[in-house]
Amino acid sequence: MSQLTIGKLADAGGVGVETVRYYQRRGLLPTPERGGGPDAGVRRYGEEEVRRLRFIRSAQAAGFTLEEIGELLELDATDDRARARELARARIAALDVKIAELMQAREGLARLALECGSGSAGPCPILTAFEG
Amino acid sequence: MSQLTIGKLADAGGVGVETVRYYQRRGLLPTPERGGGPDAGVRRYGEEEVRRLRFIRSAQAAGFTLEEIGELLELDATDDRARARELARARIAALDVKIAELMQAREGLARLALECGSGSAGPCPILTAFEG
DNA sequence: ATAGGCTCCGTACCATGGTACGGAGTCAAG
DNA sequence: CTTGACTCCGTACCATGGTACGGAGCCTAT
Repeated sequence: MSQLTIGKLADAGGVGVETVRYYQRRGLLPTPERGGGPDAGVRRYGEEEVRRLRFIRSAQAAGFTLEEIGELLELDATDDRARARELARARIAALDVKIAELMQAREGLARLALECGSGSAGPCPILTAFEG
Repeated sequence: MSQLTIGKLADAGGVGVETVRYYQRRGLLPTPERGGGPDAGVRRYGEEEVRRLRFIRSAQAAGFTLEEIGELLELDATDDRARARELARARIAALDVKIAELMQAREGLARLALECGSGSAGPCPILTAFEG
């Protein structure tokens, strides 16, 4: 199970090899020691790394920066619950704002699409799409 | 009314002067001619520019890139309703995806904040916060 | 008439999150 | 025993959306 090459790890996480290496440089993923056996020179990865990689992608989708994600991974290691909760709460608040903003933008666009309909009268209100 | 300097225009739009100049370079805002009178050398702006600037900010919040916003402003000038509707619809679809994603992320974080509560048992599930 | 504050302009720099390049080594199959 | 696919590594480059810098000129109030 613990026998993935960097390419397979990247595939498992849905990213490119270069991205994995970038995350390693940023300290978000470990760069395991190369074994001393016949395949010296090639690093191997396991489930743990796949989990971390997927976590990075999800946390990114949640709006965390790579730097914050680095902190979260640290917290996971040190089990600093208070700080973890703090970060989670802050991000939830930011998400709530962002979600509201996007929903409002959606309304503006829906109005635009509607009033710009081929059959409707008046000018296409592009510039005023987001007013109100 | 048509007597704003670039600094006032920037204030009205909630951005910095450099940002306005950047938008001008990108072709999103016009760079008016300087009058030939006593204040030759200083450009003046009016309501139209304020509206455009505010539109840019709103469209950005809706997830349009500056390049797309440039196209929208073009469309507003040429009154190309079909294309405008197309862009609006595409962005609405993207917004729906994004909103769903953010709401899912929010749930993961809420779970994290809850299960990481000081009083709860078990390990703080940071790495698995986004699973499911 | 002079100091502070704004404008104009080009060019350079920044952060974020990657992506590409080139040379070298290794490994497995044909 | 060579070909092709993959790895390793450093360094350079990219897109996006700005932000900063520095030397001008001009406007206004003191």
